[in-house]
Amino acid sequence: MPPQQRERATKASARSTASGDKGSTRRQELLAIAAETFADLGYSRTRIRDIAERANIHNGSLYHHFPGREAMLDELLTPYFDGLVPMNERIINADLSARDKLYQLVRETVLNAAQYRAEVAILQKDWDYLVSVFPYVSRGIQRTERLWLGLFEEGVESGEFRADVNLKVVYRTYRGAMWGVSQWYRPTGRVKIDEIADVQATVLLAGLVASP
Amino acid sequence: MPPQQRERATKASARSTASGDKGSTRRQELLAIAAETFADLGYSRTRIRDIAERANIHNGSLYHHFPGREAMLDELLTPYFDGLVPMNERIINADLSARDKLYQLVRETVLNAAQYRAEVAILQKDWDYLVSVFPYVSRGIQRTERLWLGLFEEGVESGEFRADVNLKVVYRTYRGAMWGVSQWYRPTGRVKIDEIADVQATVLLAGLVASP
DNA sequence: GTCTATATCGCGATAGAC
DNA sequence: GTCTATCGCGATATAGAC
Repeated sequence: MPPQQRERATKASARSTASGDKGSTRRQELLAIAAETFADLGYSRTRIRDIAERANIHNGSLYHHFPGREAMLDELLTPYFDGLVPMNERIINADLSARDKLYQLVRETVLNAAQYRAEVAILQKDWDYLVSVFPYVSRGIQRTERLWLGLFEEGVESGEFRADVNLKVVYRTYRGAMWGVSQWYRPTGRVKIDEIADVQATVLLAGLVASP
Repeated sequence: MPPQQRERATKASARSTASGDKGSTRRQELLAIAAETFADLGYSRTRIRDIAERANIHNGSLYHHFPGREAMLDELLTPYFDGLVPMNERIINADLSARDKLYQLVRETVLNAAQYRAEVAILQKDWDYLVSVFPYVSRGIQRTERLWLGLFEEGVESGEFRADVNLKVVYRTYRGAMWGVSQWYRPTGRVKIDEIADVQATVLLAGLVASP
């Protein structure tokens, strides 16, 4: 197969949202279709015509709703990243042991990755591109990493977590496991997301708790 | 940015390897450059001209060595998948406890993912496409999954591993963690791959061993 | 708000000189 | 074995009728 056109400097003309209710249902519908298509094919392989086809609309009509393909991607990722850091902070600032906080954190992150399945899948498939185009992506990811590492250190100091492993490597290990869920979890499948969240919380927590 | 051309049915003309030493150093050099480019940008976003540019060569010249872009991808993935199942079988058939085998298996898989960093990164970024085009991809992945699940069951029966978790979910959790290494590990970085392999083996093993 | 039609241009691939 | 030049396709995006 062949690849893409060259970065055509995205004209981003402002014709769209002419009738642009930001909250119009049709708009949200199209955005959801775009999300699934991006997640399935990867952003770079998704043509504006693929989205149009799935939406039973002609390709030109999409430009009535959105300035272009990249704007759809942006509008899709923004809400996910808006909620990411607050979600992590809420749990980490709770009045719980480091152990209990980590359990909750893994659980909630997995549930979150399932709720935003398309977004997290895109994030992994098109990482370098997203980082280079949307500054809030690397910012959100880095702040999340620092929050987790802070919790790890808290647990090491309290003696709850083992002190003989490189914590950054542990975090990246966790992250790979949790993000990976977006690649293989299917909402219609037999395995429920709640079970996945529990298994991952159990398994990953066991890897870090100090042996007695 | 914009996406790709339509699947142009890859003419795959047989002009290449006209002078085609399969083992020519120049050829291997170009293939290595292609690998890094695919891994960085993702296959679909990599234009044949990107590879040519990094190789300080003009785009048409690449067709002297390879029939086309997809052939480079194929030639790149084949050796990885040729070695994958044998590597897993060698460890699983060893005369060790399930516990020790799992430790070795995680270690070797991580080292392997580092050695074939580009291939594993491409595998994750372009999963659906690869599966649809190269039959050996899903075959290799599925056989690997079955081998791991067999080892898990062996350990459960011997009482070494816990019996209260969905083993397939555990495997997918492990796989995400291990494959993820290819996305963030940098051979030139401070953290050595041997440390990563040990940490992952330790952490992931702890998640499955039965509590006393 | 969706359609038809088209402008514009980057892409993979090819041809042939050197 | 690498160069220059080019073909042909299909991608995003636009214009304007309905």
